[in-house]
This record gives sequence, structure tokens and C-alpha cells, in this order.
Amino acid sequence: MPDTTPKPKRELPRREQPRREQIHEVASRLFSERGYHATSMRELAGELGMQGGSLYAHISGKEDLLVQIVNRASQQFDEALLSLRDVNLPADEKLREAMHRHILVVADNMDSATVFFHEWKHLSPEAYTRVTGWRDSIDHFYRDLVTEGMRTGLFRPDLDVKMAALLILSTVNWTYTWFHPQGTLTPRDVADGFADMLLSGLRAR
Amino acid sequence: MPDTTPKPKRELPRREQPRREQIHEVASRLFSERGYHATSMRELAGELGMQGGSLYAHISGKEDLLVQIVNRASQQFDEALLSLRDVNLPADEKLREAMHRHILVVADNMDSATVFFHEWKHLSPEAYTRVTGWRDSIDHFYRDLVTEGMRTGLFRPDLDVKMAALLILSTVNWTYTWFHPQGTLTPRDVADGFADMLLSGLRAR
DNA sequence: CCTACCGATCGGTAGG
DNA sequence: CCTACCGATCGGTAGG
Repeated sequence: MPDTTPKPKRELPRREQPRREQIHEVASRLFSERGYHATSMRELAGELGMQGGSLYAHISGKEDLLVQIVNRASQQFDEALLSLRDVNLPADEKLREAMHRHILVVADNMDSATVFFHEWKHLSPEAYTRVTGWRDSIDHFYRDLVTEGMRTGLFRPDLDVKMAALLILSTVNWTYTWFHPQGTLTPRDVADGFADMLLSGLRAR
Repeated sequence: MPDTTPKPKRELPRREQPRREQIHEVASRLFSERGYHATSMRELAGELGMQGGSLYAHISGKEDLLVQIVNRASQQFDEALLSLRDVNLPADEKLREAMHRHILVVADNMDSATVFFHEWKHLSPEAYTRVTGWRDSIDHFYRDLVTEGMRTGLFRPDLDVKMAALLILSTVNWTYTWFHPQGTLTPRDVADGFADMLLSGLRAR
């Protein structure tokens, strides 16, 4: 298919993002702060310095925007975690690394992550199914990791795999509610701290 | 003509239940399924078998409904946990009990809990402040619990109190996303399983 | 990207 | 609790 996108009359300065990228970013912020349905296209346009109707020169509709945000978030989780599958690491170190990557994605995309966790249920059936597939694959990743740890003798042999995976997922996902990217704690700090406690337990020896 | 009215998905509102109670219940369900802003007062009225305008004979406005739901949820968390403060139990057993109560509140009010976690940021300043106060007091409760465990030698002496409290809170709060009250796992199962793993760790001895 | 506009629907009210 | 209605605002479109 030929590219029918109209060429801009002049090159934008390099530090300026493409308009679509700006829209994505501002939409993520507004959707996360006010919620998807509570954000009007006119508010979004206003923050971008344009009129409401002008948005539709760049996007096809409001739902399209939500789908984009959620899709890109899923994709980032996917890339971060699934590439770890084949890495040759002991299960405990792999867990630490997975949690770090997982938290990094959340921390680097606090807005999209919030939208992702809050609005994915309200997507159209098609997009909904894709997100459900993502959730399953991430869940599967952590279950496999736990299973491997048990098989290699690094993890307790009596673990409930499903519950252990849920325990891990809870801690990394919930970061979207409290983490402050500008704070003193880095994603590395959080991942290391959480992984240590999860691996060794709170109880004194 | 047969009655084609769709039956309510959960429990049939009991006839002797006050109207306000029914409204609260249905509103919780709709707000949790579709989101607060995406739910119209006419949909809510429809599910209750009345016309849109008739709702206002019972409530003062839509926001009032949200405030009620969030307030009652906060209250239930408060009652469940803060009464544990003065109970004389070793820290590990108290942790298990606190997690059980916490998860029980979520499990018994999946809809309100979802609304609570998703919409509290969108409340009016007054209600927002109250919820923030609740969050702080629950956070405080878990931090005190961890501190006590360290002081009495039951917990590792090198714990980061703040991080440990966040770890615990993550696991109990996140249950609102995956727990199924009709499933085979009971809140007791989840609390015991999670508490065991948190206390003893995933690592083999 | 703007102006001007569409039908639909929103939360809420008046009067019964 | 209903009927009838309000002004406001919604997402989106046409034509430039």
C-alpha cells in the first residue's frame, strides 16, 4: 500500500515529537488522571493546543486512542519478560531480573500502566481478547519460573505454583499505584528489595 | 408475551431490602463493571426497574453514590484491621490474621473494592482527603506490625519496614483483580498461602 | 488544523 | 415513582 500521508510543509525541529506521539502521551496522562470516559476529546485537544475536531485529522476515534495505549503497554511487558525465557540463569536470579524488568516497564510508563490496569476490561471484544492473551502469557511466564526453581532445588518443593506466581505478580503490578519515578527509590531498589524478601521471607532464621 | 427481562447476574435484590440498599448494591456492580463515568443514571435506574428521574427521590446525585460506596469500603477495612491493633498475638500470627481479614473484606465486596481502588482519585477534595487518611492508617498498621515483629525477634532484623509493608499490601490489595468468590479458593486459603510464602520465603532451606 | 455543526445522551429538575 | 423536559456536553463530521 502506498504511503498517502501528506508530507509536512516543513521539517519539524528534531526535539519535537511527531503529533501522533504527543497525542498518545497527553492522552495517556489524561486517561490515567481522570479516567478514559471522564476525559473529553475537547480537553485532550485543548492540552495539545488545538480544537476538538482537529484531533480527527490524526486519529480515527477515542477508542482507537485507548486501544493504542493498552496495546503498546502490553507489548512492552511482552518484550521485557518473554525475552528472558531463554536466558540461562538460576531461577532466583532470573526472578530478580524479571521483577526488575517488570517494574521498569511500570515505572517508565506510569500513565499507560495505570490506563492499562484500569481500562482494559472496557475494551472492544477484539482488543479485550488480545489483552487477556497477554495476561495469560505473563502469568505463564512466572509459573514456569517458579516451576523451574522447584525443579532445580532452588525453591521450596512444596510451593503452590499458581499461588506463588500470583504473589510475585501482585508485588510488581501493584507498583503502578505507589511508585514515584522522581523519588529516591529506583526500580532496581524496589526489585531487589522485593525479590530479597520474597526469596528469603520475613521471618528471622 | 413472556418476560424477557434479563435476570440480575448476582443475587436477586431481596424485596424487604430498603431501596437505598438496592441502589447501593447495583451501583457498585455497574460502577465496577463499566466504570463510574461510563455508567449512566438511566442504566442504573433501568436495572432497578425504574425511570431515570425517579432515582433522585432516593439519592441526591451521582457523586453522592460514589462517595457512599468508597466510604463504606474504607470503613470496612478500618473495622477489620484497626481492631487487631490491640490484640495480643505474635507478629507472625497477627500478620496472618490481618491478611485474612483484609482479603475477606475484598472478597466479600469485590464490586465496592474495585470501585474503591479505581475511582478514589476522582473524588471531590473532601472525600479524597478522607480516603487518603484511610490509606495512611492502613499503611501505618502494617508498618507497625513489621516493626513489632522485628522488635520481638520474629522477623529478620534487617528488614526495610516501608518496603515490607508495601510488599504485604501489594499481595492483599491485588486480590481484587483476580479473586473469584465462587471459586474453590477461600479467603482463608489465600491468606494462609500468601502469609506462609511471605514469612518463610520461596527459597529452599 | 479551524469553523460550524450534527444527533445523541448526559445529570438533574418540576410537577404531579 | 412517572412524564416531560431542561441546558450542557458528548464524540464525531463536512467543508474548507
